[in-house]
Amino acid sequence: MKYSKQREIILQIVQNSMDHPTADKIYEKARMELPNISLGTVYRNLNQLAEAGTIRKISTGTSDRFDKTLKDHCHFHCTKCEKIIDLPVVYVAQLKEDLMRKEGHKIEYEEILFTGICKECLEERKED
Amino acid sequence: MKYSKQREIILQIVQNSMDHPTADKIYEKARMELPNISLGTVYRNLNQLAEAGTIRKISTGTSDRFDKTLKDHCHFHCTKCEKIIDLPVVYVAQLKEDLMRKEGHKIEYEEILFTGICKECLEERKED
DNA sequence: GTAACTGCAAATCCTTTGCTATGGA
DNA sequence: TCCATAGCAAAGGATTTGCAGTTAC
Repeated sequence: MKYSKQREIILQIVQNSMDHPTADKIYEKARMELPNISLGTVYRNLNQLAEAGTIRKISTGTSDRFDKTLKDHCHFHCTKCEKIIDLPVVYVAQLKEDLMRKEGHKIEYEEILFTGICKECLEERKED
Repeated sequence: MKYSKQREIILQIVQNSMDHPTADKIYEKARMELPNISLGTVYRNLNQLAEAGTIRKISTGTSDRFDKTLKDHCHFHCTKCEKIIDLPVVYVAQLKEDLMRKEGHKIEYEEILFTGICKECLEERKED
């Protein structure tokens, strides 16, 4: 892969994001550094980086999100505040183990997404 | 919800499918019974049925799939033969339990998708 | 020099929506 | 009758692609 300033910035944005941004959010941020960057370039680079395994695509059903971490594949999506929380990897280890040992499949990729109301929103709701 | 022949057939198709079809595949099948049915109607009904909890939408990242079972939320997607296998619910129970008890979130929906090579494809590969 | 890259815009794909007509309760 | 639903077609949104110019190596 040949170097490009655009790809470097896109990668930086994903790596510095805590909030699993959409392609569009990444585009917005990238334009602050490179005002002429195009949305097509953002998509092309996100796909390249995801294919290379440097970043990761998460499908929530409503939109695609991008994630820096390759190790945290367990997410919780709060439908109230719309945030996506990384969940401890340790919780998923046993599940994965069972699927490989007991079912005999080879797992190359896991996408675990729980949806509901996060702890913080639940606490706010109590105050209502 | 008012009865309609279209919805009945769409529901039947999803319930009789073992392969978690896309909206388009469901449309194709529905046209065999009702040649004039429109794709819009298929989408509308699939969304209604999913919202009502009768069927379920699964996002694989490449496309949305529909699923009849409300209890089996754990899927394995084989990238070789492209099939989606339901996985035993029991495996996910502990994971869910941990997330609710230890993290304090309220889980309303879970989407668990493992991707890789299924047992059958692994066995075929050995014979190559 | 050349292959990979960019920006731009058009194309594509999937899904939703607006409209008028129809059909179930 | 009346409201939900249908079919059709157009709109919508997200993503991809074609092209001509540019840049890294």
